[in-house]
Amino acid sequence: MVVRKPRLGPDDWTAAALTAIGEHGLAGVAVEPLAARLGTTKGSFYWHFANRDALLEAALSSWDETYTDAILRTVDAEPDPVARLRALFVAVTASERAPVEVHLHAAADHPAVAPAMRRAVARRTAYIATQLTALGFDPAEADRRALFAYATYIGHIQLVVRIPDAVPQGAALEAYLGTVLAALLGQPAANRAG
Amino acid sequence: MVVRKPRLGPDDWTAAALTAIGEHGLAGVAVEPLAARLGTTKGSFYWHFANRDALLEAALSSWDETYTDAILRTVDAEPDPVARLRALFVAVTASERAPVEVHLHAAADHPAVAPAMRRAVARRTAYIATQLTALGFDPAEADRRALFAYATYIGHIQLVVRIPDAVPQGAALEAYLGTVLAALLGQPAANRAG
DNA sequence: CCACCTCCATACGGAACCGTATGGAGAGAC
DNA sequence: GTCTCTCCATACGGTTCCGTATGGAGGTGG
Repeated sequence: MVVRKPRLGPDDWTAAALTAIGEHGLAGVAVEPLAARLGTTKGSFYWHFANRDALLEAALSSWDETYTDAILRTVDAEPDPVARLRALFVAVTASERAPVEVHLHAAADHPAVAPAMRRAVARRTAYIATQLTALGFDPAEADRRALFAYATYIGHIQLVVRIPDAVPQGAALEAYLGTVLAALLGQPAANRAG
Repeated sequence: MVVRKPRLGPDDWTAAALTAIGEHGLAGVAVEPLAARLGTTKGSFYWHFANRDALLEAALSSWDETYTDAILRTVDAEPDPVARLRALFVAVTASERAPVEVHLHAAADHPAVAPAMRRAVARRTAYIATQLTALGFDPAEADRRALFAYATYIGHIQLVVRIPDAVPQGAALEAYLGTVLAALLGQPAANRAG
């Protein structure tokens, strides 16, 4: 049994860093533990990166592309605004994106993370607002509801990651998302007696 | 000028710990920095507490009372369900509670914090659901909308703390909360052309 | 006034990291 | 084969924190 020792490039470290963020948050981006997991030593890391912050920057840049650009490109292929919003909801809730998103938001006080978060919020809410405007909401109301939707999204993934027991699953989750989407679109409530 | 050296009790450490959580999260609850801030040394701390975790437990217990019990007691004095929900919204958004809430949620993977978070979510969503049921929603829909409201709350304070630029202020914030509350109550949207 | 009890200061050892220095090991150029 | 450049291993010093040990200051009861 030969122990392979493939040489590593910066991308290997960046990917490992993103994985670590999903598992242990920013604190997981620690050089020595990452080296151990990659089966190498700090010597390798400090060859490819100046320091820990440089690795963080690289990981955040990769996050930008994967977690915002790619999703919005995919969703935008849907035919109409409601379909796009629904696809967006499904894409961002029913996935393993949540841990990375949650941990990064939780680290937005870090000077390297804050700008990435601001970029993401701006781009995402702008996209939602565009869809709502296309649906007939006036611009100010569209902005409000876009922020509303985004806050709900943030809270949702937060609960999914931190307190999974609080979030329904399966059919109940479907019903829940139905209620949420209808409310965001300004449709009146159905299941109400009084 | 006499430098007073008042002797400290456990409560002083607990209060300092909660303050530190609001400022730097769980990582802020570190014995030596807290000692420095209190103008004393670790010797004092390890007299009053067995270890760092014991301090955390004490701080969380204090949090339970201040950040859930007290608020719900106050709000429940309002005359009707809508007034109670509105008062709840105002109470939890327009305050300096946010940092502690956000940082604690961000630390819900810690074994001592997780139960406290579960307790808080359960109690708070149950209270909201009770109000919604009183307004005529059937129980399942009330639960869905209670979770919806709570997710929105979590996301909101998260944004307020992490990315304040994304949240409107003043009159715009009022309008925003109006939209949110109306949507949660299942009222149809007004500012819509199509 | 002295013995005791509560509280705190100081010093120490240990763990987990970051970052630096330095000496190679391996592979391609020629 | 040997030179060189890329990449990695090892060892070291520095920082920040946890937890322990121990002695002593200062008020309090007898």
